[in-house]
Amino acid sequence: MNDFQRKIIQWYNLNKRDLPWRQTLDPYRIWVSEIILQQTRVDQGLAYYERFIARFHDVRQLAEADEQEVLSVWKGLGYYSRARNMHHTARRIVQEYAGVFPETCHQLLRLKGIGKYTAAAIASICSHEPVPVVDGNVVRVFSRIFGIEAMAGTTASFNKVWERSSALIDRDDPGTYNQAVMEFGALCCKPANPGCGQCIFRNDCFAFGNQMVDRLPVKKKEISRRERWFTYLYVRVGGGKVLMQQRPQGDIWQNLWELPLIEADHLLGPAEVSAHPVVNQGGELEEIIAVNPKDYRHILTHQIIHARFYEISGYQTGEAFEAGDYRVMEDPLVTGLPVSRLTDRYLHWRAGNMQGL
DNA sequence: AACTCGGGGTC
DNA sequence: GACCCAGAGTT
Repeated sequence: MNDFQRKIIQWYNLNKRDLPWRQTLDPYRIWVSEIILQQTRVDQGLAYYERFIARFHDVRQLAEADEQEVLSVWKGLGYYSRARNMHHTARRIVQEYAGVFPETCHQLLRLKGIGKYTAAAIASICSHEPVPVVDGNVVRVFSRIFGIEAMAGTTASFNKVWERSSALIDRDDPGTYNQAVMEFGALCCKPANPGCGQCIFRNDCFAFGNQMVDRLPVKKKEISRRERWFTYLYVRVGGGKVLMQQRPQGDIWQNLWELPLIEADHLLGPAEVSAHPVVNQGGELEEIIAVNPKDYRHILTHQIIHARFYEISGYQTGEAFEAGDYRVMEDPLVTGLPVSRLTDRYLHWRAGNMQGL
């Protein structure tokens, strides 16, 4: 056993957090946890993991559910393709693998939603395959300790970190080794204000020795964000129902539901909304009865969404909309329909402020 | 290799 | 406001 793995595993045994997916070696549960934790902090994913496992106990239950149910459990977590891919892969595992997860990293890699990181994580934890994981934590820890200066996120960086970790991995317990490096990155070797003072590698760390801790790993330039303007219409149809539509393919929030949307290069004023076809489609001009007082500013990785919500009074001929893209449905708050965080925020605000209307 | 896909915690 | 999180799929 080399010095690095001995020290990091000892540190891990003393400092690791008590997390539910560390109580099992069930590939299904490890898989669920790894997908949830993609680009997601442990604190944020924890409740979702508990809910997901409670609702879908095993891969067969997940395979038997419809996608809408899976998306509903995922609602608010973001990167919804993870949920769609999991559902797809669950069905494939049941049909092609008789419900038994593949064991090797190579086989796992062929499943939708499972990339290099997740394949290595599942294989090393569940099957003791000695393959290193390379995630944001591992890149940071290795870049600092060993002075890897390749820009984070590039294949050069990935390959150098992978080679280093591959040479140091504990071949008897690769799963614990991998989790130890990640946990160390999450708790000690943090992006900002790392705990170098009490770090077990402070005498060996390249970055610490060269005062480069704040410059490693080398970060890539900030991405630009596209601005978009969404004017949403809460159209009350009658009987407590409202018009809804499903998000299109190839855009954000694919397959989630939302209110009728007018996207333009600005947020629409009341006059523009009144003149809009959606508002007049019932045959006569309907009345705008409310607008949320403050426009929303919803920030995604590559987009800034400006949003405004109008509430429009009762059509009695909602059936007219069934022919188009719109559907007459119960308020999504009641039905648990999968909606974006933006829509969810508005609906909750409305429920708390519009009781009299 | 570059882009896109969410949402939120942290500094 | 910038950064970045137990990344993956598409182009």
